[in-house]
Amino acid sequence: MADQISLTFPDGASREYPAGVTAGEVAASISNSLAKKAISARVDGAHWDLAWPIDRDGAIDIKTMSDDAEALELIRHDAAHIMARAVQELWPDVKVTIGPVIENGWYYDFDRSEPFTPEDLGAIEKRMKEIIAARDEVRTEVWDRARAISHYEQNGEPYKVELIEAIPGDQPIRMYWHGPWQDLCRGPHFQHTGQVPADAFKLMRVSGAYWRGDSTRQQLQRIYGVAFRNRQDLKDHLTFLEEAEKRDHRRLGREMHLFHFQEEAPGQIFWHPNGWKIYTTLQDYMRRRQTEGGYVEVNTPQVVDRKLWEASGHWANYQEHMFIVEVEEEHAREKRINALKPMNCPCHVQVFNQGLKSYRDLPLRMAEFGSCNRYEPSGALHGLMRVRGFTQDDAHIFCTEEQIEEECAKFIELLASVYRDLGFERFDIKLSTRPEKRVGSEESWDRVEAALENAIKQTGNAYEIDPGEGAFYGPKLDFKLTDAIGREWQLGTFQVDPNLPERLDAEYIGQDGAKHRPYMLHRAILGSFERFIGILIENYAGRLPFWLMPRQVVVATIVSDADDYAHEVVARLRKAGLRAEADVRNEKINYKVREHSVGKVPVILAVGQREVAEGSVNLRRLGEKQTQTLPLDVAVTELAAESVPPDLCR
RNA sequence: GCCGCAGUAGCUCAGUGGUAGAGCGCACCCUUGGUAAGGGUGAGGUCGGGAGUUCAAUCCUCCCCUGCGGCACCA
Repeated sequence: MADQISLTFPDGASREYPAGVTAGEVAASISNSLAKKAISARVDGAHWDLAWPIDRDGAIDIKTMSDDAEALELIRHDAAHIMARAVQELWPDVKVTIGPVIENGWYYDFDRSEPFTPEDLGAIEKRMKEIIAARDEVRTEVWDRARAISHYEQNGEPYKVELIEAIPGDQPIRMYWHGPWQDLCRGPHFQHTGQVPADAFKLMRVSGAYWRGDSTRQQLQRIYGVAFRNRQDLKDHLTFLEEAEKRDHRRLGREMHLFHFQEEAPGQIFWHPNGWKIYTTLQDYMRRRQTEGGYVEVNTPQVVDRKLWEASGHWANYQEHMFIVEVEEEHAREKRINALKPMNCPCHVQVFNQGLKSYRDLPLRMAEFGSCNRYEPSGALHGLMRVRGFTQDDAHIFCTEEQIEEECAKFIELLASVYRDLGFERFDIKLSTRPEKRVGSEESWDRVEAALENAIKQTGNAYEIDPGEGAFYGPKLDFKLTDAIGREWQLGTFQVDPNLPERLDAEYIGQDGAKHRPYMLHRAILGSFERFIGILIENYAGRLPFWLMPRQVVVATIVSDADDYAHEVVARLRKAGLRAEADVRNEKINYKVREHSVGKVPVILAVGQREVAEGSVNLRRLGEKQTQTLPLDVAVTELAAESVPPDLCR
């Protein structure tokens, strides 16, 4: 090792230092003020503790509290350690495990026989604030592996022993102290506990979590916290959470009378008239788009004999997720075991298999709004987002290997256009390639993966590759979209499958007169109508695009003398294809406006004596204070034009 | 499925070992009011289900169901 090293600063200047100089010493060599402000450094891009020595030439960039990424990383990471220390000081028998930084905060997993209560969280928070106020020094040492293991064995911390054993041999075992409290940690950290803002963190919740994410292992207790640089950022975050809660589709679904759930059918939706209107409008739209895209629509059975599921492989691999249906023995005239279909693909192959298919029939794009039932684990159920009964906008394209690329490109174009129509401009594509356990030749994987990749390039979309994440039989694309508040949802999918046609013996007669196996492309754009509607509701906070709104117009009377006219207006609107209702209740216009505004009705037409007399309506749009009086004919024409679905006004 | 928490009127929630209350909503009456809550009266509950403790359970205990927050799952 050289005695002197050369460090380059962000401005391009470089200076010589003795090898082993710490990042903190480098900061001090520049200026007193930088030494005071410094919290960490980037050394050749790696986040570097001020206390760590540098023994090679490289680029160094000293970081301060005004550097977002580094400051938040340290705040959250140190908060995690301070919390773990607080917990062990309050309950010395608790065993510590891991505590990483996550989005907006951190968590730390503990092994403790008693559950943490909300009061415990308060006590922990209080203790954390004391630790922060104490401004205890943070220091670090690199330990010998054997010493670290024996240390934790003696201290009764088996999880730490396991962690150390999992650290690759070429990596140092680093210990950190926050005051008297010690933890295994790769760092970096602050210089003292007082650098964590005491008024900008909050313990959020406690929940269960498995050690190492493995459901066969010990269940631990996880405490989640959020932390920011200052009190205002924390407040903003908490406000954001409240806002997100206001657009929770379960809440809006109730408020807008869209659907409900009840005990007798967990994970299954009771759609109300308003919600079902959204559903059918969306379905009509998808049907038009797919017909336009050259799909044919089919419909296949819900209840299917286990023989088909055995043939498809679902009975062996998916049975725990299937609803098994048997007829009571005393009524049954035949001995059969059926299952509700969890997927449509095997049924679609049955349709394909009827009659001899020619290569001229390919590609055959077979769509179904297929109702599926899956016995999802109880803990997975979540409003419309995760249900046990749902309908996919499913389709299977039967084609030759040569046709995959074009079909894939066409699919991406269709999907992008649908997402745009529904108000989502941005989506990301992930290409999952061959996994370790797979079937099929390397050559065919090469060709099919290339086909998907070329198809994406053709469409000009960006994508990323997720190596090894494909299905055992073929690669796939996943499409994720980002909603109005930045959350990501995985919706669309495109999977290449030579396996199921093989299992279910699908074939076509090729140009050569011989039988061939088609490929089957599984694809969906929305995923399921249920989930997609949930996402739409949250994305728009209930204010869906006009053409999707279940109640588009309410005609509200100001005086009861206008009741007849209101009904006439509603009739005119309905005739023009609009979804309109009259509100002739004995209430003041203020009351009606408020109620329908809260109910997110996009347009309120107020009618009173004046409107009756002149055959007009007074139009008010949701969220606007201004109203506008215009002739009934004009209003009807205008609103009718607005309610045309996007694909029909191109 | 696992850990924790919860379940009282349609909704949001208060409450007590002696079979229940508010606000909103709903019904009826008065009011005919011009753009985000006019007034009055009234109806409405096996306090999630089952067992146990008790003279007595909505309240305490146990089991189950459902929901919520995570975890695991989403071939």
